[in-house]
Amino acid sequence: MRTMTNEIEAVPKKSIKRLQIIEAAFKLFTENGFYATGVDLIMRQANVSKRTMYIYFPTKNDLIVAVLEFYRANYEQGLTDLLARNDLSNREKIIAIFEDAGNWFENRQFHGCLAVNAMGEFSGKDPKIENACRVFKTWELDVFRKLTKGLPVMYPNDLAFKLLVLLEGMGAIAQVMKQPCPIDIRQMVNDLMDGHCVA
Amino acid sequence: MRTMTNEIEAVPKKSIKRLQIIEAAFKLFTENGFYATGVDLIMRQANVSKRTMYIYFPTKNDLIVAVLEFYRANYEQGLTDLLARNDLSNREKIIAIFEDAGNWFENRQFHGCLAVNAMGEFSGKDPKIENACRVFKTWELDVFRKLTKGLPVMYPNDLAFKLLVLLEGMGAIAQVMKQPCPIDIRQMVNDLMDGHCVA
DNA sequence: CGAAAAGTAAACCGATTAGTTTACTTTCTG
DNA sequence: CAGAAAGTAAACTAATCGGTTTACTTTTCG
Repeated sequence: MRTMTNEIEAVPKKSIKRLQIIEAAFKLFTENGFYATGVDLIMRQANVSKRTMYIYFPTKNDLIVAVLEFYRANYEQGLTDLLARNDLSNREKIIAIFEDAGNWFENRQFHGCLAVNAMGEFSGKDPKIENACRVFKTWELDVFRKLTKGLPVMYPNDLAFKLLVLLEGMGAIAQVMKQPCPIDIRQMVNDLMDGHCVA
Repeated sequence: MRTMTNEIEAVPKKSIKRLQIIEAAFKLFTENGFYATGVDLIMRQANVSKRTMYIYFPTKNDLIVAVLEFYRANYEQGLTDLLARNDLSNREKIIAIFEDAGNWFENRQFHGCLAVNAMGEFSGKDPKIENACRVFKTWELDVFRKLTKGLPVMYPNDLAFKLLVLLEGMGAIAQVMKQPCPIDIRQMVNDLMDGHCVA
């Protein structure tokens, strides 16, 4: 029974352990995959007892859902500074998103989009995880939509979708090929936007 | 010791069992993922004893590598007819590849590119599997390269890479979103090619 | 203070995992 | 035919899996 306290901290240490678990799981899931990562390893890396783990996350799949939402919130966090800048046009912000992503993809530690990887392992098996993956991609699309809507273009939603396709494609290829992208991605993004500009 | 027989069948029943195993494994890996699919289930679905399985494939990962090559050969097989047609220009063949892929992606049974899924589960864990995934994507890129080279365009290799990015992006999004692609992909492919056409 | 809440460590559960081995049968072929 | 090759079915291993339980300790807070 949750006491409706009017204190500042309605969630005290509780969320510290919770966050430890999620962060450790996020790292392990990213590096080694979901099925391949056992809960014993997660709890060891998180410095948390198994019992505590199962209080916060009754099943491993519940933890996976939480990790996917953490992944999204993390991504959003990293974008807020960029999106808040008013010295950049929306077009420049879009370009910046792709350049950031490009740098991330070229990192040796890049293991692909966690939501895509999760879908590969749980598609048709766990609706909650499937939903979390869709939420992630929907949010990504929404970021582009908000940006393209402020652009002097026709069909901004279509343009946003094309940008998402481009981003996903780069990521998937980078994950498999593990070599620097041979094409000028900035040019490609600009071409896409130019193609939608009002004549 | 293989007898160099001049008979018609240099590979008798041997490869029949092998193919049964690969085909069953391919279906199961595609639908349920790699780690989540146990070897017992594979052998049951293939109507093959466990011992036979382990003669053809000493480890599960060996089987996965074989399945990935099967996946590639299958894809190639399905493309040969299209690529052999001489009533179609290379530009039309490229468009046709994307339309075929689009139809595949919209299928409810689509579970993403097997090579990308494999990379998500084995990246940094098994070099042989990683290599098989790269071979697949390299081959895909090569298909586009052969087609763009016969096109009146500048930098055909760059164009081929862009086409691959587009194809991967569509696949990844389709896998997660499971809804029809809202944009005109034919138009997008044409725009890409037009952007490379000699002026 | 003192009790509830939140934590730990470790034993334990049944099921499942990849992989091995044994004993027997079928099929091909010189 | 005879024997090698290729097959089956099933028992078995040792490890690991997700998840539960028990006994005990720490922390929080009215």
